[in-house]
Amino acid sequence: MRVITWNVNSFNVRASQVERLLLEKSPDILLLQETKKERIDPNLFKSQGYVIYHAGGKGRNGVAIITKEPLTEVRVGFQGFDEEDPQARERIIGGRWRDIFVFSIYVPNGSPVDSDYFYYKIQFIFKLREYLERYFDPQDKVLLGGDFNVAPDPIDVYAPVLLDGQVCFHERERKALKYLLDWGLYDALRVIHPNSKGLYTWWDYQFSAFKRNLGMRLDHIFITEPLRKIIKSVEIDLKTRALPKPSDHAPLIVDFWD
DNA sequence: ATGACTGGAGTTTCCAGA
Repeated sequence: MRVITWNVNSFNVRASQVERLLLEKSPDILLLQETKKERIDPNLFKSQGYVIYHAGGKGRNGVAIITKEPLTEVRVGFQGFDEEDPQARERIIGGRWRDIFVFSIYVPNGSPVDSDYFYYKIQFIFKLREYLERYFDPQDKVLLGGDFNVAPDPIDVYAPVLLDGQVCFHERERKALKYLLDWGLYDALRVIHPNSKGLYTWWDYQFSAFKRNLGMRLDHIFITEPLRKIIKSVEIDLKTRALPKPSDHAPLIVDFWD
């Protein structure tokens, strides 16, 4: 089984790159973030053998799950848990794929540090844990993929001293993310590459950041123990980030033994 | 030189992204 997560930074602009990814990598599940669309035709990639589940809004946010096999129990936002959250319906979509519950998640950016929006980001991550606590057990097969907008550790950013305290690498964000993982989640990339440096999924469009590998690891696939045991390989798809008109994020690919 | 990039909304400039 192959799962890919990718922040596309506009589905409209990246639609042909999404199609290319489906054809070249043939994922069973593709999780997208920042579609920046209100609606996507569920059958857009029908001829490639895929169906699209999407939850979005006008111009911002937007998450999707693209699968070969249909999902059941599709959930949008903090359904049944916090219906009031103003943005969650554009930031979380989940559903059951075989015996695995998969989510595509776009955590708020939270800039600037210490703003109301920063605390909304921290709260959003806390709420994710409470949501998992309510509906799942760490022994269930659960996969959370997406743009979490937090680099977990110093080896996940190009300049840990310079970036310390800045958005996406602030101590409070990292503690919140750790609290989420402490429920019973493993960071798929670190299961396979526990100490590798320079592995990033986001690079600024400016400063020739990609060419110089000045990046951060903000996109993650988090899994529970039963899935950790069957991880086969993890790869960051730099080739897609190097295409003309790229997203500022690269796809993260995780393969599991069948 | 304190800049630099991209996308969307909806106007010709602003906001958000990270």
